[in-house]
Amino acid sequence: MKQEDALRVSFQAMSEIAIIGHLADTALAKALPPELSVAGFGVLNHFVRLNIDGESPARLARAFQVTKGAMTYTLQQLEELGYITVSPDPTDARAKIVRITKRGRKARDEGVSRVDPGMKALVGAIGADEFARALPFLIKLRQVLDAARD
Amino acid sequence: MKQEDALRVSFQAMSEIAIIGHLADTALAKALPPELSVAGFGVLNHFVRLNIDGESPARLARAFQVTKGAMTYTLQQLEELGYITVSPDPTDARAKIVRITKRGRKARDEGVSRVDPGMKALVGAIGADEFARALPFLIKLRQVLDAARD
DNA sequence: CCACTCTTGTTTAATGTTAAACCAATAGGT
DNA sequence: ACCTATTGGTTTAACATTAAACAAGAGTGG
Repeated sequence: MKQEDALRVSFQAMSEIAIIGHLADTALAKALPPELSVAGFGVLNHFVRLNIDGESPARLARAFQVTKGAMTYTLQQLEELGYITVSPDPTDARAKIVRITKRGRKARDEGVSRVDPGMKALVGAIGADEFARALPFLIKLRQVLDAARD
Repeated sequence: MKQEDALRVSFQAMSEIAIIGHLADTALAKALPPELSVAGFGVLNHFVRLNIDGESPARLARAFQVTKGAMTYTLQQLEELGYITVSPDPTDARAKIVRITKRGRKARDEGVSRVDPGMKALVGAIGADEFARALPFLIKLRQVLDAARD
């Protein structure tokens, strides 16, 4: 493959990925109850999937690749909804510890159950093997981009 | 593959795609000159790549999967910068025709030249063949999501 | 111990997006 | 010809995000 073509194809692939990300985000936002943002759902899901019971806002911000300010905003919403608690970190007076509540777990499960049908339809239309085959490429791509970001 | 695994793998793939889209967007925004937004660059690029000389705002909005309001905003920026012209459509009094200007072409070329090094580095790190192999999957995925969106 | 430097979290203003309401014009059916 | 529905574009308010400045605490090398 000529370099020109390589660039063109790669550029198109990146464009498709950007569009897919956009469409998936929109679909997810529509599937979730209106009071729960995509970012908020992501945080709740993070706690459940990784079975974490306490995490600092700073670590969450890094995990989700958003600024600390954005995480402050998201956590304030979640706390108002009673889905998380935020308490001071006894070992570091600057820091806080975020924990998911029972209600937060319930909201997360409810969110998952709302997203599930769409996800199943998607897997049905595309084929699970296709997703599985693409996954290593996607992981590698994400890692390279992540490492390149200064 | 059990359905449970299929869902998990597919969900992870979608997550990776969302993150990649986010990282690519951020990197692109940083590479472009500050007065040119990612959305604005996308519009300029659209005209050049597809060799179009006139397109309505509504068609552009659909092509980029954004609302008409968002496209109005982007086009206003581009017009202020002198990168496009917007004129009434003689065949439809509701519509307008957007055209790229010489300065717009120059700004687009400048943008491409700023993005190119990063893109080349990415293709170098991942391999053009990997992008090419993933592209059909990505296109299909985008099409399915696009069709599913009501 | 002390002066830097780094880290944590919040706040503010600005940006770019959506959803919804709106107006004007077109298209289609009867 | 006329309703009616659809399409094109703008405007507004609300939202989620960034960047930048800030304050307070922690870590570190003299």
